Amino acid sequence: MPTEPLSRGRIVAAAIELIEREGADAVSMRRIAAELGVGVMSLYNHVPNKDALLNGVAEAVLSEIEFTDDPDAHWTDRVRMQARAFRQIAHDHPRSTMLVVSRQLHSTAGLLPVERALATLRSAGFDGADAVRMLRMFIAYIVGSLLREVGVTPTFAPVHNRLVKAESVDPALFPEVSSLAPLLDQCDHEAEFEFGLELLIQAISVHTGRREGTR
Amino acid sequence: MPTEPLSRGRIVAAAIELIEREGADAVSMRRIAAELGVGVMSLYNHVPNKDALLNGVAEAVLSEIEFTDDPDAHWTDRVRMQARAFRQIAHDHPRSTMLVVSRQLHSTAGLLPVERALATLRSAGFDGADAVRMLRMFIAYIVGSLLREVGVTPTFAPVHNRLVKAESVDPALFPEVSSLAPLLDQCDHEAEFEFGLELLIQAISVHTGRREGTR
DNA sequence: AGGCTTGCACGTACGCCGTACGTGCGTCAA
DNA sequence: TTGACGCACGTACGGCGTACGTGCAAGCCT
Repeated sequence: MPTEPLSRGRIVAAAIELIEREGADAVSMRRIAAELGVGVMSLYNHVPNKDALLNGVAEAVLSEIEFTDDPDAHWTDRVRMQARAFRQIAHDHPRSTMLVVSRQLHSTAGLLPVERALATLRSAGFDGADAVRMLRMFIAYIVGSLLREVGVTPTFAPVHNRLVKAESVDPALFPEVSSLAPLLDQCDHEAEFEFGLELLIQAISVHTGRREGTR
Repeated sequence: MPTEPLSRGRIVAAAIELIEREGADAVSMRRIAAELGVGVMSLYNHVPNKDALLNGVAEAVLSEIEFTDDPDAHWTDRVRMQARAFRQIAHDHPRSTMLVVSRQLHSTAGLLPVERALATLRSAGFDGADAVRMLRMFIAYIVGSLLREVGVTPTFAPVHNRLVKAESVDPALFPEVSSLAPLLDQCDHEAEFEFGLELLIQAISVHTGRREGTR
């Protein structure tokens, strides 16, 4: 059986598959090689080092997201769509999300979402400085939301049990946390995401509205 | 010279000092032991394992932040103050920030900021569900902002070569990124943080205003 | 055809890592 | 005095990233 030749693409794919199956901590060069049925050092013929490999993973995940941008739609809808497209990462590759978010890429895959967002904001009437500001604000919110969703951040609600168990919190010290424990323990990630997204979009709509109307 | 006896506190302090001096990647049990002039295994008399030690680091950093809360101030000011207090982490312990943010603690240090924030939001007139929603939104924004501020990569480069170098971006592929490169390359973190913070506060002020006035 | 370069898979080895386990010493209670 | 205990420490094991060398097959030049 002439196994398909090793390649950067196959290595990256194996890494992604491994991360999603066993978590980011399980990733090692030896593990990936074993997964592919090759020797460890063979990987280095296609990837300079582990760091570059992880960049490749981030890039691959990022380039999978589908931006269906309708240039004729209202700019607020375009922003909504782009934000949701980005959030898809948390669904499609939850355990790789941290990697994607914590590596800034200056490659095409990394720049494309930025380019689209800036274009949309400029089309909404923001000047360059404002567009950059808005973009940074959205990125901060989205990144923070994704990290909560995939469980990196103080999330108050992994799907099950126990971040804040009502009985484990002293009501005298933390009355609010204690009484709101049922609410803190559950989280509809999509609803939470949409809530903040709407809030931000409405807030910045007012800014353009002051100057030139909603469109 | 009777060196001060080893203790969990001294170990955690050494870890923090090491992280800030050489970055989170430099942290290893051997390195910390060397820093303290003790054998590696001595650490395990005071800390069960590395993970718990890192939790201790996060906890220590978190408990250093100063919440100067004035219960008589307008709730919007109290929210502002709490958000800024949290951002201080990025100033005081930039290279530990990722650690603090990526470990959820159910200890006092971790719950205190949550308790305060919830109390403030409730005092603003939000019901429990809304308070939790607002809190999650603020946390997402703040976490995202801090991660941008500290550079999200292990190596904390000063202020240079941040996102994009103008000459390395193809203007045909990325017209907006290219033309806005000067703006993307620099970032006044405090101003950016305040901008989004104001936007969020104003946005949620409207929500309470609809029901019961600004106060 | 014969020789040479090149590309790639692979094994070995080094210096790190976290930590399980055992040992020895100082102190303090009985 | 003796026993237990707390704590510093050494050794050792399995796993990590990767530098380096080796060998083999395919393609290129005369």
